[in-house]
Amino acid sequence: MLLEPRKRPHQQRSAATVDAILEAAAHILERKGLDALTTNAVAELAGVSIGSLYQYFPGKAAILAELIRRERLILLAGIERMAHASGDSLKDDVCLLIRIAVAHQLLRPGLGRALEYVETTLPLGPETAKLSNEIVQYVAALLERHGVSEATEAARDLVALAKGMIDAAGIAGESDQRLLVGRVCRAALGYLEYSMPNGNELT
Amino acid sequence: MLLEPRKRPHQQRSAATVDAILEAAAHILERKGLDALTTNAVAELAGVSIGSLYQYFPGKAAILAELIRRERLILLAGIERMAHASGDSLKDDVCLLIRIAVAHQLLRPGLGRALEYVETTLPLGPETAKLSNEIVQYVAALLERHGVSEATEAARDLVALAKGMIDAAGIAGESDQRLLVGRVCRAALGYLEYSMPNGNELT
DNA sequence: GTCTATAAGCAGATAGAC
DNA sequence: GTCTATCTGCTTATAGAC
Repeated sequence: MLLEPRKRPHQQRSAATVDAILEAAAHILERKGLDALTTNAVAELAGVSIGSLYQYFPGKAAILAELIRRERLILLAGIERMAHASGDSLKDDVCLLIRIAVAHQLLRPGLGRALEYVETTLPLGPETAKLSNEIVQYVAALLERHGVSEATEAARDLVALAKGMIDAAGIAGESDQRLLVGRVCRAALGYLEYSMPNGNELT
Repeated sequence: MLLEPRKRPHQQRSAATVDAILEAAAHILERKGLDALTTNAVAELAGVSIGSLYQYFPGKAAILAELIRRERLILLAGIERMAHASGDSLKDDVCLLIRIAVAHQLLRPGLGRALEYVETTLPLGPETAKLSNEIVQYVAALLERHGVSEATEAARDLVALAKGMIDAAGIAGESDQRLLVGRVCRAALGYLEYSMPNGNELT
């Protein structure tokens, strides 16, 4: 199975074509799900011929892999932009992260869920796996900075529970981000506080 | 799209055939994912001809729908069996629920995840939707009995966060149920406690 | 009731013209 | 670089024999 794009789009026109293909794939995934994601459908919606599509991607799997890569990069970029705003309150930092994650995932909830499932069945390249891990690592580093013990495990758990709650909200069609962020923060902070020795309050 | 089984298996032999088909489908979903789930593959693994398969199910979607229905019923049965053991400590009750959910989902983690995704793209019958809701309702009733406010919302959140954490554990290949249960309980109880007025400890 | 054989259609992928 | 045309193989689904 080929997962890499055939050519990295260094030229302007090519980049536009690749973008159109990926956007079309995302659009289909979002509204009709994995079943409907065929190379023909993608090419047609993208306004390019099937032949051109295969110029850039060796197959359907490669399109999905690149989509995953890009989504991860977007989220990671958001998180890293946050790094500068990182304060000295664990509570604020965690909630800021959650706000970013919620905003990201709720933009296109169906897309996120489909990609998450695909990710578990696709043998992803090491680069993409590293990308996903980087998010957890980032959270772990933040937790550690605030003196949370077992930071890596806690980071994995926080990411997982947030993902679960945000996905559920997406499925239910919740639109109020503020309420959702509040509830996810409650779960995350509750998790963190619950493990702490009594009297050791969050700052 | 036809979602209902063609005939409800009232006879013994028929029931065995239906079971074989569903078990084969589950097996394929678990190890190879949605893509590999074709009617031919299912029929072959089940040891019945493709013709027979279509005697019982009008299509692939119907097999998936029935699989979802059965999985839900199993989990619900586990939960209801628990009802009798329900004590007067919210903490114990919640953790018992989590123990049941973890045991259920970790039996066949890949199956659960695949079905969860399918569930969001398949136009399920009202009966199955009701089944999923019943689980949340059950948790909500339990929370309410213990005086938790906004019980329905809390139940939805707890189910969602548990699902997220358990799924992640399944993907990561975690095998120690006890550790996982502990962490999910921590998140759930943390969520519940975090909302309570200070000094109002869990019992 | 179950099987074999097969029809019909579609998906993935490529070759070759422009 | 992009398109059209096309091929191969697979999937769904049915018809009809036993």
